[in-house]
Amino acid sequence: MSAPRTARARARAELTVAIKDEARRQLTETGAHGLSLRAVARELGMVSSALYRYFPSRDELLTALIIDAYNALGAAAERAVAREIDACEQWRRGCHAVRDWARAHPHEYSLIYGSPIPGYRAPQDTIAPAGRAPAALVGALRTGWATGGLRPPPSTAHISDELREQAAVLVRLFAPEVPVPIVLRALIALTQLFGTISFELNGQFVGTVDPADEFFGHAVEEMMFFVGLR
Amino acid sequence: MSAPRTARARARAELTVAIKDEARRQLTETGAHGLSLRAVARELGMVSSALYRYFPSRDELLTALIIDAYNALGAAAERAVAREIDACEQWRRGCHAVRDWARAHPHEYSLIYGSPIPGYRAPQDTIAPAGRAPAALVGALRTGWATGGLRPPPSTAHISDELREQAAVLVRLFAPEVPVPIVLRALIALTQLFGTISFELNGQFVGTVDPADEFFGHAVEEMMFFVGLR
DNA sequence: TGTACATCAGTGAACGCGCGTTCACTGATGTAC
DNA sequence: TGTACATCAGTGAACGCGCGTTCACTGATGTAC
Repeated sequence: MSAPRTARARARAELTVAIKDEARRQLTETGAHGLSLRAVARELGMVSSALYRYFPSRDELLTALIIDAYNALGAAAERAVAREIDACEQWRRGCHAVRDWARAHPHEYSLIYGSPIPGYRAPQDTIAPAGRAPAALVGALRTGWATGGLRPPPSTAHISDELREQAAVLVRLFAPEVPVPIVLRALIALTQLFGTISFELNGQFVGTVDPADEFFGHAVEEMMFFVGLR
Repeated sequence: MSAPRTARARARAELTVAIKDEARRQLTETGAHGLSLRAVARELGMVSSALYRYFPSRDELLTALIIDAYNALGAAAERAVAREIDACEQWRRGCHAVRDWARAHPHEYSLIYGSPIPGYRAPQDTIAPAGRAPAALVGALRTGWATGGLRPPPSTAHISDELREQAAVLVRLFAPEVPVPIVLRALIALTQLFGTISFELNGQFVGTVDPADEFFGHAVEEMMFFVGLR
């Protein structure tokens, strides 16, 4: 992201952003599958073939949008967590930040957490950005463990050797000090978090807990308790 | 579903099924958005316009597939629950049945729980079938409450008036005897269940708890505890 | 500072494709007398 | 039981559409001497 040296480089950087912005705008109308290079070009007053100077194919444009979305969500979560010192407050604000971002950018959210786009294969570059939001929340666990605000659950279902190994890898990467059972509960809480948000955005709550604000807040509190925060 | 009286009616019923079967088959290749009437007709050796004798539009075909999927998933869950008498066992087998069905029919699963199809608006007829699987699991709660196998959680996060009202509607419909806090915890467990399955099918676990069998089983046990079963 | 050349953004036409839906039609199946 | 008519499944051509990608090109911007 160094400053472009020439006018040409500056124009290129600006147009790259403009293309992604317009593509994002169109996601809200057509969904990921319907994203069309021609439509993006049309809207920008260019000829469709000109886009190929910026993205070698439609898939590469999609990849760029996906990476941007993961990063934007990750940054939102990180900001929310960084703003607090108390572990509970970090987790709580982090969860709400994820939901807020998802509601503000529903189509970008479903780009990354919705059903896979047929024929599209996510490249390796998406992996690191994809980990940011979960890592930010797990950061709250570390805070809690360090400050004593995180208590291990009184009892836990049996953990098989295979699961223990899988969890150990995660622990090593994201929360070296925290015991495996807690990290597993956090992973359960994370799937609950993303599950609720997906249900809400996909309209699965219509007729039940819709609007979902109260339910979401309640679920966060209950799962915090479940994880051992507080 | 009464027996068709004439050869023509029989042929019609059979072809309707054949069209849906072929459409389902194609879902696995193209996803919901890519489902094409022309391709379905082609594969069945018909001309594309002939399909309009069976489904007035592409959307109606999609709706039929969605309803079938909800019903198949619901039936699988109901069967699993009905096979057991113990409430814990009912819940456990029910959860596993939902996952098993999802893994056996991933594209039908993402048809009903994936991102909404742009431009498609689900009609009212999908609502009742959509409730079957959740209702089957909630049935386990009722069993537990009736037999004493379900204990209210020792403490629960605060429940706002609005949330209590929303939950009360659900309670009235699905589990009239069970206290609101437990039903809310069950709803949290359900979002966790579907969240995990979606993560698994969408490849979100790759690099963490993949394969997800052990994690899934563990999450079910932990959430059973959370709900108060056992 | 001025010039010659290389780089690169954007054009416009074209290729080849598939889609949903409509419509007038043929011919087989079903129904009523 | 046989016949006349109505119903309906399936045909084939057509309409009008949008898509991703390639390619030879023009003309502006940048670079090296």
